Amino acid sequence: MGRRSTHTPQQLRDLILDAAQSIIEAQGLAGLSAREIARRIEYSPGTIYNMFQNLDDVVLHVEGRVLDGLDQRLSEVLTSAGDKPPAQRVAQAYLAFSTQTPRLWNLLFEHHLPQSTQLPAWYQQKLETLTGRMEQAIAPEFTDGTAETRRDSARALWAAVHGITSLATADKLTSVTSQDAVRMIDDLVTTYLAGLAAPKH
Amino acid sequence: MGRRSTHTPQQLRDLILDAAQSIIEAQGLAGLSAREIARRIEYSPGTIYNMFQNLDDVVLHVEGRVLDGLDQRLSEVLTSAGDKPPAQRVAQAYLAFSTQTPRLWNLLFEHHLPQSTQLPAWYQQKLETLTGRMEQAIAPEFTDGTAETRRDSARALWAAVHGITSLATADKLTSVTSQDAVRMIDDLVTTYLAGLAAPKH
DNA sequence: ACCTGAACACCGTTCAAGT
DNA sequence: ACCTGAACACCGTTCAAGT
Repeated sequence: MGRRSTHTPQQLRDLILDAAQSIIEAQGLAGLSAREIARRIEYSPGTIYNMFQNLDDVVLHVEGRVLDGLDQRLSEVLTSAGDKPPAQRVAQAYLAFSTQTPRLWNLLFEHHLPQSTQLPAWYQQKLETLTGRMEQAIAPEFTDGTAETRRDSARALWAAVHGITSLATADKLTSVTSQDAVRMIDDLVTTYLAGLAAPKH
Repeated sequence: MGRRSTHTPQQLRDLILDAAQSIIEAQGLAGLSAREIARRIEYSPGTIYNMFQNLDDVVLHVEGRVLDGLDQRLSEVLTSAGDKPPAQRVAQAYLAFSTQTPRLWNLLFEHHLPQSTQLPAWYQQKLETLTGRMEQAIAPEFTDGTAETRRDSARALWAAVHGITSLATADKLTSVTSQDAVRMIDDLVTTYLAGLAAPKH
């Protein structure tokens, strides 16, 4: 057929990512295929390979959107007012994000690149921005210890919050409901902070 | 061709599961296919569908083996002597299992059944056995509160341990090494226990 | 009774050929 | 320059036909 000129390259990339994201939201990663994306945007499968390296590359870019969205939500929660401590607010926002878009959040952990292929630098950058935000929200709550000690504690705490979120979202542990998870995170953060403040630790 | 009689049905099932497990250990879930299993055991693809409902059913049975193996490891660690408290021992054993067989451990969380299909009862039973063991190992360390409160605390703590394990195993957060994870879990468990023991919480 | 393998409806990915 | 679509090498799954 030849050129269509109905879409700029950037529009076409966005069209592909929109379609991929919507398939994943509806059916999970297992439901995604390059041919299904092509059908939805009404281009041939080959076109996807003009815009992206391969299907993994498309998925990685959807993940990039998810990381950006999560980072934005966390930053909103941190700048807005609230009675609760920042560690609680950021932890609950992390859980809420995963509850609201479980398949997108899950994508970050269920998608694996083929062995020996590296994550692109832009992806690692987004990851660092996100984990840095979690740690910077939590670390100031700890008054004792060196900056490094406080960073370590912040990492441990947010990894722990991630664990509760992970089990709540995994369809294999339905015994943990999202309401349970809210309470569990509240307890965990409170108890952990109390433990740090306690003498002799 | 017709019958071979070289294997009993049970042997054939085990052969299929052995092959599936070894493919997953080497290449992850993405590397698994029914046809590759068939090639390895030198039967036709159709034979797999005589023994199992479909490929998801095969994977579920491999997961069953993983759950059994993990449960056994945890029970060994709990009955053997040790200076450290049971909560520490069981938490570190959980991490060690995931570090030693990352792809098998990961399988439990990356494999999803098609929407609206239920987990079989035998699988749910194994899950309950495992989570029950974690909770029963941890709960006795808490002296205060009702049995229910202690169960809740145990769940929160093991979910938190799971989170550190998850981030250490995920190839996307290489910043957390398994040595980091050992320390993080040690800190988390100690601090959480201190927090529970602290007044006013 | 047990196992096969052809058949069907899908994939990811490439690339010569069209406009 | 941009996009196609046929082609290749794979899949999961079924089931009539063979021994």
